[in-house]
Amino acid sequence: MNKQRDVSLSELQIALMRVLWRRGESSTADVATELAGERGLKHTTVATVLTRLEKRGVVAQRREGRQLFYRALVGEGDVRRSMVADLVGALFDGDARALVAHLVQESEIAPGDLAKVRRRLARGGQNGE
Amino acid sequence: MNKQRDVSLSELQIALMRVLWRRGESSTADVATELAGERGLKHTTVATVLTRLEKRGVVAQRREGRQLFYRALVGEGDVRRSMVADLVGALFDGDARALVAHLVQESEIAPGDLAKVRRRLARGGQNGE
DNA sequence: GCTTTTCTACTACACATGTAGTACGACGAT
DNA sequence: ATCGTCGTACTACATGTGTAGTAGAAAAGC
Repeated sequence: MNKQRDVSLSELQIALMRVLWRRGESSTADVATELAGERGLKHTTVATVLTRLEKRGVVAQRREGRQLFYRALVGEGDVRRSMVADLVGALFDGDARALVAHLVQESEIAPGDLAKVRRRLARGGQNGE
Repeated sequence: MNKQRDVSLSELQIALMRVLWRRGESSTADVATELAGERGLKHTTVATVLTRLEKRGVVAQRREGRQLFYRALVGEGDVRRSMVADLVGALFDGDARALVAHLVQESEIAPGDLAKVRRRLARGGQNGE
């Protein structure tokens, strides 16, 4: 496996990673362009964050001419696992069921969705709508 | 209601809050003592964190003699709501069902638990809005 | 070739957090 | 009264993060 312990990322970092997860290896400019729309980020900002992620070993960089291309070294699943576990540990006493109960109670999901999710997964359904 | 915006807390801050949620108003020493066991925190550290939480309006302090007593101003539910929403927003595209699917896939909960949770909630069922 | 645009590398800076140490005043013990 | 103790207020300092500006090299445009 390639589990590097605890991959907790900030919202912004996740946003950058999402671009990499979606488009695969991308240049700083690519990422910056994608995010320019939703967030008004200057592209030096994107470059900085990317550099830091590289330093942390979350992404790998490859140089091509004067440009840098980045590639995610951790999958979205890794981050989800890690962060969800942290949250459940800190706020739900490590009991994931309590989290589900919370979601239903807070109307984040309808009770019927639980059955739906279950059926979908039972059918070997992985992810990807 | 008393919904104050985003109440995102760090793991440590949550640990302190848990003490307040559990014991109600407590002195710095009380909180420090409770946490001394699990974490080796000096009690000035606890005092500092508590002060910062107060500054942020997450807890209220009351002075009694030279001692300070703290009381949580946000409930555990508020923090859960806020933080779960953040997580779902950042990592699951705002789709709570995806989070549930993740939990099941990662074996954080058994498929059968979904039904259990649902039944349990259906019974004592209360539902906001 | 000379100018303009692009990129990356550095530097900067404010704010949050984890983690204390220290100073000082109030308290309790003797 | 005195002295050690407790508790708070302040200060400190490293690290991570959000957000960029600037300098300097390289590539593209004319």
